[in-house]
Amino acid sequence: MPRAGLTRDVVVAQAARVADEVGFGNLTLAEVAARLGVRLPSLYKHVAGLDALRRHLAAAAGRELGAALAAASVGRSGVDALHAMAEAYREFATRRPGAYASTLRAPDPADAEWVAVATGVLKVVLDVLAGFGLRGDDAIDAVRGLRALMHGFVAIEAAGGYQLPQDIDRSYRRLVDSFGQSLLSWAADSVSAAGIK
Amino acid sequence: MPRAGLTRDVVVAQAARVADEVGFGNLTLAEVAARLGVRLPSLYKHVAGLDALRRHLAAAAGRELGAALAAASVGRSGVDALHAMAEAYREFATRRPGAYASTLRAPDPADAEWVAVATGVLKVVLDVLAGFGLRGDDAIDAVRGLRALMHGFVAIEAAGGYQLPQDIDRSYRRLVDSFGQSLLSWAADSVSAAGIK
DNA sequence: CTCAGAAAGCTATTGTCATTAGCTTTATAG
DNA sequence: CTATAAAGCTAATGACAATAGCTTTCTGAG
Repeated sequence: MPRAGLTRDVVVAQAARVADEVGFGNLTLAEVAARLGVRLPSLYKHVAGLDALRRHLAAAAGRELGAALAAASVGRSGVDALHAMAEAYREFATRRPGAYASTLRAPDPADAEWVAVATGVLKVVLDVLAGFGLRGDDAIDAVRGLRALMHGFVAIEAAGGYQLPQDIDRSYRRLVDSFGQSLLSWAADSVSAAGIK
Repeated sequence: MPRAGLTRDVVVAQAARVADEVGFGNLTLAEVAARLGVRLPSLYKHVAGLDALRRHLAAAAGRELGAALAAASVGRSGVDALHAMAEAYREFATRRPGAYASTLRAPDPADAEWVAVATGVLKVVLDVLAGFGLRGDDAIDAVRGLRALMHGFVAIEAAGGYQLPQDIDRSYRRLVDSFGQSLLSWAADSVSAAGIK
């Protein structure tokens, strides 16, 4: 009985592939074990169970997502950076549906690894939005709105919700653009309000 | 052994309660049967299995959602109707998390009941957006964007994604308002473009 | 080079759940 | 009153997750 040479990372990476193929909700230890050429209980030497595997997958996927967003927006700013990041976000969600879905689970504040990853992703988004000159509540609302728009769009798209024949890429770009225009006007209002003071 | 007096509707209604309590993803026939005081296989006299139960739940929840949106927006128009509908949407998702989650599954084009429900909900939204005078691609983009914004927001909220202490209600209202302003400007552009022709 | 112990992987077992088959009892139509 | 369809049941099967405890492999200290 030769060793399979598993590590936690190998198991999580295989889980990501399974999730991408069959959906995050249909991820099973049985399928992961089968693909690794190993019996199901052997996985418990590397992960504490199905739920733990899901959490590790979420962390790994979050890191990937953050890296993709950062790579897309580096060297750009303002509306340009916003579009690049939004495009990378949707591309990741489309290309890695299982990994993407894993990132949506309620973050456990006790899980330090996950908190670090989530903070990292948030930072990338905040950096992009910083170029719009938003402060305080404006910045918070902008992050919340951008995440809602991007996630909502890709989630509905993944669920097969956009049935009409109109070009989906075009709709997405336009919505992101419109959101960017809103941010510009928020920033302008904020400046003029400060000036009035 | 007295009869339990089940019907499909009773089973689906109980399933909705279970889903709201434990989450749509954790809905089981076993729990539904237990609450109805019946053995698990008995449910098969009324629904064809877990997957069929999920579909029936989706249809019932979709009807409820459509009715809630229609009730909220009746007698209003424009930005006013938009706010009322968005508020009702989020209220439904918050109050009935399991039922709401069930509506997101990909609609099976072969399921006539489901298609009818989905069409009904879409009609309500289109009616609200009609007040903005949008046509063609503008109208399509508006529906897609509104659904993305509302769903994305409530999904992230439900997943515990909005950790910061800032008022979430306020953020939501502001984002909806901002989206409404975008729609107004789309309509204005469209009118002026038509005028230029 | 050797061997002790930690780590990896295994078999066996239990428990939950979905599903199907086929039985019994209840209700009801005629 | 009775034939029958429907409601609910028990029993059995199969997929998974999880735990216990065994065996084998690797590694590193002497």
